[in-house]
Amino acid sequence: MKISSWNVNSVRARINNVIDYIKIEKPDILLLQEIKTEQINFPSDEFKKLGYMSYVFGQKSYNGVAFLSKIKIDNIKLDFINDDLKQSRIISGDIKLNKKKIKIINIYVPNGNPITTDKYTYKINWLKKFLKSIKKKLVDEKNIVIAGDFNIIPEEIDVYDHTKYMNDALFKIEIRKIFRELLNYGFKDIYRLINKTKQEYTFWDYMAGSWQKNYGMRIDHFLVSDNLLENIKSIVINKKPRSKIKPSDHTPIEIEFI
DNA sequence: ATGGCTGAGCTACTCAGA
Repeated sequence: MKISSWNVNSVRARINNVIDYIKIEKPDILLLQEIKTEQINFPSDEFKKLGYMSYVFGQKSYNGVAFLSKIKIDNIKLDFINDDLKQSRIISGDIKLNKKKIKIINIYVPNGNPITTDKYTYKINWLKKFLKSIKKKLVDEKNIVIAGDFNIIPEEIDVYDHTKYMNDALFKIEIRKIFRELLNYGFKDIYRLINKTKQEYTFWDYMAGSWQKNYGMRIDHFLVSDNLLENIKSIVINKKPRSKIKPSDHTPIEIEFI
C-alpha cells in the first residue's frame, strides 16, 4: 500500500498538478495539506473520476486538510485536538493493512513565524495539545501513522543553511525538542531512519530562486509507530512535482507499506 | 540583499505562508 503526503498550497489552484501526480504515482491514499478551501468547493468530482473518495476538513482561504483514497477510511475525525482558533489542521481515520487496523493522522502544523508574535505561542500550544492527544491514543492504539506538513526542521542536516534558522519557528530548539518528545512516545521519522545521512528536502521557497539553488528544507514527514516498522517497504521524497509548471512550494513524500 | 513569490478574497490590497 502506497501512501503519499503533499502540501499542495491550494487544491484548486493546483488541480492539474494533483491530477497528473495521481495518474503517474497512483497512491492508494493521498494526504493533502493547505487545501485552502471549504468542503463545498473541494474538487471531489474530479478525484472521483480517477477512483478516489474525498474526506475533507476544509476552511475558507487558509489551512485545510483532506484524504483522497481508493480504499474506504473509517472513523473520520476532525476534532483530534481542540484548536482555540478553530483552524482546519487535522483529519484522522482508520484503515486496514492486512489484519492490522491503522490510524492515519494527517496534520498541518502551524508555521509559527514570527517568533515574537502570538503565532509562535499558538504553534507551541497546538503542538503540546497534539502530543497530549497522541499520548492518550497510544493507550489503546499501537498502530499509528502521523504524516503531513510538520513545519519542523528536525536537525541541522534537514536545511540548506541551519545557521540562518536558529531563531526561526521551524528550527528553534524548543520546537525541535517537542518533535523529539513525540518520537520518544514510540515513533520513527521514517525518512531519516532509512536515510541516515542523505540531504533531501520537501520544501523550497518560491522566492529568490530557492528551487534552482536547492535552498530547501525537510519539513514534511512520516512518523510511524514502532509496531508498524516491520511493515515498511520504502520511503521516497518525490521531487518531480516541484519542478513542474505552477508547482506547490512543497513536494510529495511517499511511503510504501507491505 | 528583510528582498522576493504565490494564493485567496465582497478585485485592491492585505494577509498568510516558511
